[in-house]
Amino acid sequence: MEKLANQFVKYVSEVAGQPATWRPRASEHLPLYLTQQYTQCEITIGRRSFLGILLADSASFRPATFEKHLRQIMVGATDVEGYCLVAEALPAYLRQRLVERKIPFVVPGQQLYWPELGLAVQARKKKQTPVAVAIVSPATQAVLICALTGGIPAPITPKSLAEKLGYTTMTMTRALDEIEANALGQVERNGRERLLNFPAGRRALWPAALPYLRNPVRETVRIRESQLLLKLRIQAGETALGGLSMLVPPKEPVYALGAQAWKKIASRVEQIPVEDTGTCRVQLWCYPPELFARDGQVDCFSLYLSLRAEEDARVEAALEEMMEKMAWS
DNA sequence: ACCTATCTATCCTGTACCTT
DNA sequence: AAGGTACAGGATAGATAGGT
Repeated sequence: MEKLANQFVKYVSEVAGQPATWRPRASEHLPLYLTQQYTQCEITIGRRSFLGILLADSASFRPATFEKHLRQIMVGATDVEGYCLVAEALPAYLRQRLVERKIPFVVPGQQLYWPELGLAVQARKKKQTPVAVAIVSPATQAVLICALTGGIPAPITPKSLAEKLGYTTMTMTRALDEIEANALGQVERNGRERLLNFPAGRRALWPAALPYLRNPVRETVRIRESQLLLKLRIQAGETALGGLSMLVPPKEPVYALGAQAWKKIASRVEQIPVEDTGTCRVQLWCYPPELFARDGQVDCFSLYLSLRAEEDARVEAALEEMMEKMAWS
């Protein structure tokens, strides 16, 4: 708190061109849930005094909730002419919402928005520090699956990745950020170019990436098989596993479809509630399965991810059998 | 020309509030 | 209480613009 106070005084004095001060302030008249979330202080800028509201935890912060709390806090603050929210850090979308709601706030060193003072500044350039994520985005997962299936034998730029996988370079830039932040690959700079490669090889990538990968299946729908064009029938789920192991495939075939392909046909096909003769199940994937499909079947890494939560012992055994036999061929 | 910070569009989900 | 609806917030990725 001391540190934030010092940063605040320094930053606001600089930006406002007037001396700013900061003093702690008691807040015992407030209910516990408010004192836990916010710390109050007295701020003076030049001759004007304000109530400073320090945010304890920016992760759970919601502008709309804050406005509700604010009304309660301001009841006991008749001696100041206004208030200002102070936070150590706030994500861009929250700062944007605060501006929309005209809530004055200061993130020392980064941004100050304070209409009452006639001030609004934002740091020109922010050093971007890629943050490690728990689960990588679908686009990043597509890049990793591409690498696992041998599609990235040499260092590659975001641009050529975008061409290869059908995403924008922007999305591939973010994918490289995530891969770098989670140490799943090597990202090197060669002049202006940013190059991604996997020096440890794809066999080492699989166990490293596994904790960060998601089930590619977003949703499963049932339609008449005849309504799915032959070229869209990429076998997935237990149907694909049946073809790659000793598992007996289900009677009702399972296919995988990307979001775009589904969008094209969704309005024309009828969804069937229960299994019937001539029906099939279609998994709607969060990345296009056709990018990595071979011989009309989804890639075995995505297949593994789509079935790893399966409790059935036969499926589990078949998955292991498939990974041993197929993955690196 | 290429990379990336920021803005924007779109879709999805959870929640509060309303109706039945 | 159950179900419906509207809205805010969150996730994802495309578009734009500015920097090197």
